[in-house]
Amino acid sequence: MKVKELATAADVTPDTVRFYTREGLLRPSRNPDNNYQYYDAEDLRRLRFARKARQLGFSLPEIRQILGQADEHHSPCPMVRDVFEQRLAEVEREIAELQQLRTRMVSALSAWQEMPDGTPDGHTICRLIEHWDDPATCSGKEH
Amino acid sequence: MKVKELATAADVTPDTVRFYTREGLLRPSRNPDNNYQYYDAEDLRRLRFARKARQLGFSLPEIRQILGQADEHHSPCPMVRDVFEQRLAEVEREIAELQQLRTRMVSALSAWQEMPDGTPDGHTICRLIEHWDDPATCSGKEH
DNA sequence: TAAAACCTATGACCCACTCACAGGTCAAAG
DNA sequence: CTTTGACCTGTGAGTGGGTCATAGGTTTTA
Repeated sequence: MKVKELATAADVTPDTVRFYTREGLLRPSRNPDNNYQYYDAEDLRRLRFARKARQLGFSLPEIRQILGQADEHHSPCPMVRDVFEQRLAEVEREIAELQQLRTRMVSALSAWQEMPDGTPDGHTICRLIEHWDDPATCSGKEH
Repeated sequence: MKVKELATAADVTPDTVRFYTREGLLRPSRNPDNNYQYYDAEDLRRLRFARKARQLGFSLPEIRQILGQADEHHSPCPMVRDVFEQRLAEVEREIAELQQLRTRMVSALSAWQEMPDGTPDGHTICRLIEHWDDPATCSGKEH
């Protein structure tokens, strides 16, 4: 298979196939005549695997590591379980953060309903933002 | 004020001050003797404004635009209200996406409890991932 | 006078692609 | 046989919002 055929088979763009190849996730053979890359069924398996793993939240370095384990005939499953639980915790943290942001935004919006627009006077830029009290000022940094 | 003084006053790192200066959000004067940058109370106001706006979800280009409006003595408030509502919608979309991901992850985890680890055999890499059915395959792309 | 703490500019790095550019190759149609 | 169009190649830049490193120059403190 050439690049576009593989891309179509895995429902990604040819750019993604080339990118994954550069990143070492796929190992096509080369035709010395025209320097084209040719992929086989194993590459398709790897690509599909990589896409599923991405949807589950794995990063490319993690996927590369998983594939590397499999290449050496070690079961990657324990690592998969491990990394996955960390990722889940991270996702839950991100959700909590965004919900906090959303709360801040909604409360700002409702406070703004009663505030008139002002013209910058050298002391204020936009009261809407400057006179907004951050409810999370005391919370720690994250990520 | 020099870089670090301003940074301390606004509770950011000196790197951030320098970065915002490069980005044109702050306009310090220069001492021609040593090429140091000196900031005034107006810069501190701008920096604090920028940080509050960032916490509310505004991007740096948006903040630059708001500051630019204020510099020309136009009220940036209508723009602020406008951009803000779009950002809120975006945040809500991101939350929904992450919650969908979380749902996928949780269901995968519970399905995995009954699955044994396997060794790669040339046909599978990791059953956990390969035998997982994506519940969102039919939904459209986003962002 | 020497060390510590500050300042400068520039560029790489993070993430996972995506897009653009310039040029080479190949199939089918005229 | 030639043209057209679809494909292929590698490289490099762009996304966002900083952060960190490098290699130097300056100022303050002991």
